[in-house]
Amino acid sequence: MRIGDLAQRAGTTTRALRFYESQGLLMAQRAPNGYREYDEDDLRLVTEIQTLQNIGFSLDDTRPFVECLRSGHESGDSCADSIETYRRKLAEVDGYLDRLTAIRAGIQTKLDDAQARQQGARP
Amino acid sequence: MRIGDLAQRAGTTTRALRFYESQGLLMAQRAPNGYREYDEDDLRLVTEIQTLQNIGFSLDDTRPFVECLRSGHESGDSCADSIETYRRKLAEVDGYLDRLTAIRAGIQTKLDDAQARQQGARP
DNA sequence: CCTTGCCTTGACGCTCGCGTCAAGGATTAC
DNA sequence: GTAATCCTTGACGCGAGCGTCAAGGCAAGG
Repeated sequence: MRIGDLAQRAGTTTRALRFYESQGLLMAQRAPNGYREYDEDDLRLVTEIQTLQNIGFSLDDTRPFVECLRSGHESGDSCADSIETYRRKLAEVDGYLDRLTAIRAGIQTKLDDAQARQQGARP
Repeated sequence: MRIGDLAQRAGTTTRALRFYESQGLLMAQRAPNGYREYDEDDLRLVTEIQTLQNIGFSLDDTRPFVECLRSGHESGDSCADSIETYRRKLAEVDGYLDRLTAIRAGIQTKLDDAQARQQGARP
């Protein structure tokens, strides 16, 4: 299939697919006229990228999964690098959660203080 | 004091201060030679901006606090707009927390699944 | 007078993941 | 034949918050 078809089937745009290619994530066969040609494996690859993007992975983070798929594995996370990326991301997310929790507490405290002052100032 | 002094005392850079000015957050008097001149109130203003930035507020979010200070209030969160911004930010942070928690669970599940497959594949 | 170190404005660079023209070639539908 | 719809590469835009030159003015020390 051609790039427009793949984009439609994957629910994305041709621009995104070309961008993935520029990042070395997606390689296409070329037809004699220069058009990119994709197969079902490429669709699975794009789907994998999208799934990971949706859970906050950067494009670069999806690389191990994509290479895992390309090396013949049945799923993108059947390789050590992918597992390692999962772990790294988990730790990253935990860090964000800690920071956000602390920030939430800080804002809440500031809000409470400000309201207490407002109350105290009122006669 | 001049911009370099203010930057040093606030622990930031002259570039940041000029940027705040370009965003309408910080106004400076001008000396006859064109140099910016700041006073202690400006330092407090910059400090307020930094405090809010540290808890994830965008520069734009700090605007109500800055204007509250400039309108003569003793603290930046003594105005209704600031309180409202606190609330908005709290809700925003809660949204991030929800999303992150869901994402964390998703990654954990994927990791568990992948490891289970790895185990199952091993004889 | 010369150097050093402050200050001025202006403008481009950076990250990320594409969106959005632009200019042109290929294919398909009528 | 020709209009509409694909495809190609290339290049700029965006948003946030500055960093980093560039080119020059002003002030102070020796």
